[in-house]
Amino acid sequence: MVVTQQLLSKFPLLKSLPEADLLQLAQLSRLEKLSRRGVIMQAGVTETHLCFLFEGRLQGVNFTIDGREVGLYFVEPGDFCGELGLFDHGTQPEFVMALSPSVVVMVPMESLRDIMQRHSAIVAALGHRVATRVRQMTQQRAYLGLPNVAQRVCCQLFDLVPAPQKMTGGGSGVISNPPTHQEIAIMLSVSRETVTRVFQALQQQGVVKRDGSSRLLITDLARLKLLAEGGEEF
Amino acid sequence: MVVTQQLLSKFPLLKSLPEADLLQLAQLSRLEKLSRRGVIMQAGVTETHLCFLFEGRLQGVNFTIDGREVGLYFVEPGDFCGELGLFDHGTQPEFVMALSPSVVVMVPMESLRDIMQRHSAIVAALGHRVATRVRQMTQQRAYLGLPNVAQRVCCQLFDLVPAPQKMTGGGSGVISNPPTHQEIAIMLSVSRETVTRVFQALQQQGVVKRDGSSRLLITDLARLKLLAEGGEEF
DNA sequence: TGCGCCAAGTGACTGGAATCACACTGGACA
DNA sequence: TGTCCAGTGTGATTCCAGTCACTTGGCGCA
Repeated sequence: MVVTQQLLSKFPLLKSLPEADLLQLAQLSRLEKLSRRGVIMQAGVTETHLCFLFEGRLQGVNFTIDGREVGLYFVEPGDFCGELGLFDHGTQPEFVMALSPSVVVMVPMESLRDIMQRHSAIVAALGHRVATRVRQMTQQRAYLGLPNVAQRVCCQLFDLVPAPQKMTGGGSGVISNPPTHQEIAIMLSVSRETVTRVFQALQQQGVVKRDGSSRLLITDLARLKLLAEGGEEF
Repeated sequence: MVVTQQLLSKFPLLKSLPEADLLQLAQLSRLEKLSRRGVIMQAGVTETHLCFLFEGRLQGVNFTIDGREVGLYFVEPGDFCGELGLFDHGTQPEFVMALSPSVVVMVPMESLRDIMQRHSAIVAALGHRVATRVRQMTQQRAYLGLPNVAQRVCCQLFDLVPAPQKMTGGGSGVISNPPTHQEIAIMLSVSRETVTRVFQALQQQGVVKRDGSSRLLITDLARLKLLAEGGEEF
């Protein structure tokens, strides 16, 4: 599959690059299609390419020693993953797999390192990116410290509400293409059944409402926040 | 308190810098003494200094919404913390506090950013550092996914054994200045009592042995590893 | 030497989440 | 339109780790 420089320039990280660089990168990159559950990054491996998501949705996952799946983060179109090796040639700490059929662009790290030397803006953007990731992981770690699992689920749910809707509010919000109960469960290390039960309770209380399978309405954002903060129990 | 360039050059991150830069940094830096439990970095705040640990020991900690302490990582002498803001002027995600009376050198980020522009080696070292941190957090996250808390404690314990001793082995190892049960407990989100009980079991089975309060002997590394991997139960 | 403090050790009790084993539902697809 | 399958919903049971309420131990310091 041929990758064009126009395609690459769609990605925020790369759009500031001069055409010549983009062209060269494009020639060295390849397009890949992933089916559901397809693995694009292997944990413990020195990956050679950065993975830009064009279409679909990815999730960073890991496995415990006893084989349980651990959910780490989602990757949305326009974003990328597998960047850690860029900094130190080290190994990829987690797997990245497709939650739905996806299209990704694989760009060789070697060329990107070369570009990093000449464009400090790229280095800065990557630094920003990894710093953000550390903040997210720290936040997520705090959720795992909550002994009340219902509260954990509410925290995660509140996290998933698009930031602008949390601000301006109006008291409600929408999560489009919400994760499945199972996907939420592994992010919080709780059982899938527990997530289902919490959602049932939230629906009964009129806090959330399902709208088909591709939209989840948060009908009472304030209440959800209260529950997430532990200011109220079911 | 006066900071000398000799002092700064003791830190691996800075030792490659030319004298002139070191001197300038030294003049802008300040020494600080921390008593036990003293806080040197605040979560949610845009910190203005990088914190180099000269003496003592620090721990990155966070708090859940319901006020529980969450342990994230340790900082040993020669190492530093609070580097995230260097990348993006963002906020510090976690608190850093002294586990024992400590001496730290606070170096202004503004000057370090200036130096980063001129010395790409520093940028590379910082990148390496934060990449390592993400790997550690990912690992730690996997431990939290283990439903068997005894196994969790064994994983953490095995982690604390100095790397060289794990390799060459001889089957035994030493952890000097081991964390208290409480400190281990908050890293794994288990109760302090549970950690104590696991340690009791490990001692009875001759896997570990206390040597005063400043040394913990691992008398059967292979067994500990087995327990950590879940290949054997108590 | 004794006091005070913090870490560690220990038993009893209990609540709550995992697990298991199902039934149900809705969308994709032949 | 029927089939299939992933996702969801739900009850019964079990058991494990948290919590509470102590005691014990060890170290520093007046």
